[in-house]
Amino acid sequence: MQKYNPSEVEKKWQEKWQNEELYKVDLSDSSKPKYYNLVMFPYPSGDKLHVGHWYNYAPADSWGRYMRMKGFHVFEPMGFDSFGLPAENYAIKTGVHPAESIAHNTETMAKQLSRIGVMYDWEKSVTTSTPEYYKWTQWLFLQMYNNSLSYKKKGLVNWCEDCQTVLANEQVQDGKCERSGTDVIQKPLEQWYWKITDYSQRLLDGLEGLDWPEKTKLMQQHWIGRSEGAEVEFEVGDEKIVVFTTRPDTLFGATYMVLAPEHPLVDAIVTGNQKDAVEAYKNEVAGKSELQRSELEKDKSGVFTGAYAKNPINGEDVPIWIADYVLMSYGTGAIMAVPGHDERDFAFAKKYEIAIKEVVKGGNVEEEPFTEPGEAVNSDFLNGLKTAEAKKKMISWLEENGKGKGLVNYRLRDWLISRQRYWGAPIPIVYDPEGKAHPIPEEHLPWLLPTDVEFKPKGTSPLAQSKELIERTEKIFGEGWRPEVDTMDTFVCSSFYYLRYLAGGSDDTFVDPELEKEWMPVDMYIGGPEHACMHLIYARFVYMALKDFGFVSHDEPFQRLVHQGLVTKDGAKMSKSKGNVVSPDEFVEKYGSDVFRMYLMFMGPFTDGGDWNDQGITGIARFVERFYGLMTSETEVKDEDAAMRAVHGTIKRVTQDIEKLQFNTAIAALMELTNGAGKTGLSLDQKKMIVRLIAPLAPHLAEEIWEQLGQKESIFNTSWPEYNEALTVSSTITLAVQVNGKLRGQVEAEANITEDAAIESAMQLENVQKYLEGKEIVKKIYVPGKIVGFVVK
RNA sequence: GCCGAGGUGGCGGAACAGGCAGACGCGCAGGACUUAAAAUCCUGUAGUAGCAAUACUGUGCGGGUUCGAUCCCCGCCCUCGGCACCA
Repeated sequence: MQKYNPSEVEKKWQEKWQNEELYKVDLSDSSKPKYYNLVMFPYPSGDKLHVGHWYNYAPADSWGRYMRMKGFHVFEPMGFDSFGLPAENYAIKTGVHPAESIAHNTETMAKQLSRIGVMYDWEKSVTTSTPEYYKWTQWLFLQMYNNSLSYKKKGLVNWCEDCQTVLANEQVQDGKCERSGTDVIQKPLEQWYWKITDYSQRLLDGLEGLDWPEKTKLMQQHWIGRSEGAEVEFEVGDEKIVVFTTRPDTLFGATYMVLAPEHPLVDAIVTGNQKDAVEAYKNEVAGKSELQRSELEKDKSGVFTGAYAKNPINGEDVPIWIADYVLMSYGTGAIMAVPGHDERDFAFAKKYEIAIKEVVKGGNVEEEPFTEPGEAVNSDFLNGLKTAEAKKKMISWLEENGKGKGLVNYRLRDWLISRQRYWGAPIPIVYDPEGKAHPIPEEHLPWLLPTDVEFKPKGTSPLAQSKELIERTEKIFGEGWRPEVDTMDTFVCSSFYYLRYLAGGSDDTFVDPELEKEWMPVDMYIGGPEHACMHLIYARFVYMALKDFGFVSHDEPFQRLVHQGLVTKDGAKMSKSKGNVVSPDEFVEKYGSDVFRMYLMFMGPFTDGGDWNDQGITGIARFVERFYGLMTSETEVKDEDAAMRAVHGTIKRVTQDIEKLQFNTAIAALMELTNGAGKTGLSLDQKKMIVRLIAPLAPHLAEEIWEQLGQKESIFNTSWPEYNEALTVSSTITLAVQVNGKLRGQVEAEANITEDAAIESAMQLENVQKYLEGKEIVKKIYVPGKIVGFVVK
């Protein structure tokens, strides 16, 4: 028996695959059904690939190989998401220009990825920081601009002091910066936004038809946050305050109003004697971060403005307060407060001794707020109506009397895409001498990122220092014209890369319309769950917008989505700063890529991840050695029927397990087969079926055995073995025999045994007799192939 | 606080759709080979009692439905992920 030499064999096949261009895909070939197998592209950091990368890419590749053998035309591209802070921070530290380090890193990373033995078609790769790519990032901006989905607005924005830039809402997690973990503060700045809110409903509706984890859909639903209700207008002298409410039925119970401290009407309505108190409160709130504000959640605070508004339904005067429990960023920044039927309003009203009025029957509003639906009371024409009915009737009244209307409100905010950083795609905008913004005509794209700047950010974009950029701007547009100096959020770059893979290798078209029609949507998209409310929502929005602009043809970009699990070390996420990053190198060198990849897949279900531990890797190494020995040595067929049944049973199990991405049990099935094959022996034809089963999981090993079995063509150009259902079960079965639900014995029988015969032979068992003796059998149970049961009294 | 997922041997994890809990692997114990070790192979391995046949207990905790529950129902506890004053 010859020994398996992984490093030699893997090198041999990787070279062969490359020389024969086995993984080069002709996108225009439609002789087979297409399958777009996509994995989220990585950031090309200077560090080596770690276990987490392998855990992500190797199984994703195994899936692609399986689909290829199933007869699909599989496209498996790979690229690099190379704009962004790590390269820029590295440049600040070392002085090396990001373009230089990125070029170096992408090259080494591609090499490391190839060591896994993945079937990427590198010819169609993209790198987002190259002018050939960001030209299209800028083109996308122009499309958004020309279609009124891009606008500039001044307002309070999220600011990360550590990253020295603004952040989108999605990039603030738990009040902290998603990247650096620094507390996010609010700053008033003028910034560029994309109108993702125009797509709120479509983003919500589209989820329904997607084969995505329910959890991810739910997270997006929650993020978009649809709520149905009404807008109601309250008059304050000559001014109007508009509020949004989901409970228009409680309008009769609105005993006060609250404006967010930042609300623009506050200064207009505040009365003389309350001015100082209001001003002091506003300053106090402005000094708090989002995090501090939410920490003080329990203890509500606020100040009376001295002004009163008129409740449109009954003409009563209601006092207007300001309080930071009302957020400027949601609804209209103002609420009608119904303390009898809302927890927050109740707590506030109790603290400041404001009247509480019951308008829905069912609780005791003096003691606690009643927030459930119920029957309207003290509400004039609504009295006696159930909440749902009362809502409808109130909305009709508001609309008839011009005091408001039914309205759907969303939690989703527009996407802030400006960044005050160097290493990103420049926003293709210039300002005329009056300061008015103009889009840069498409012919000037790519609008190059200047190089004559200091990288270190000082709160304004580094691009502002570039002489070259200003000269360029004046030369093209005229004296006194100034360039926009902010760059775009890197999530813009990654919102369309899956389309650039389909550009047919051209830098002159955004995407080939024919190829887009054929290859989109992505059939399988694999990536981390952390992108649920960032990349995955942006990409859907951009794709939908592009459809409206006429550049793409489907409704959604990613048909099926799977999140790989997270691999931790000692329970913590691997990171350089924690120093717990595990490198695959020593394992790959010792055992080979196939063993390492299979070990990762054998750890547990792909979607679970787990804590890294190298203890079990020897088990896979042993298995590979035994498998190789078994397949490449002469074996005598001892039990033809048993061997055939074992092989067909294994084909079925492996096929079904891989379909569910449960590689762990697929490997277990192959181990069982290997363990049993010593007894039964295997024919050459049977071996050829088994090798194909392991091919997606251990591609080099499979190719090597395939060749040794006398095959000339790559195993990945052969088809997946089929099983014969009749042969997937053993010819004999073991029935468990239970008395009153307790296991009392076993019966060996032919698989086709009749119910009567099974019960008869079960009754003969000595141990069963013991429990039946002197008892009356009240029920006999037979579950074919599994159980014979007796119920006795 | 709200939403979601989960809790199974010493460890990673199996178990179609209510039907033999613990597949497969690691580890561990014993044995074979070896001067010895490593590697490899064989046997055993949830707990308790027993030489054994076997019996009892056992899938976070407490109840329930059922001939039979890791699986279904009710009430808790814990862990993880997300959202967090969303009107």
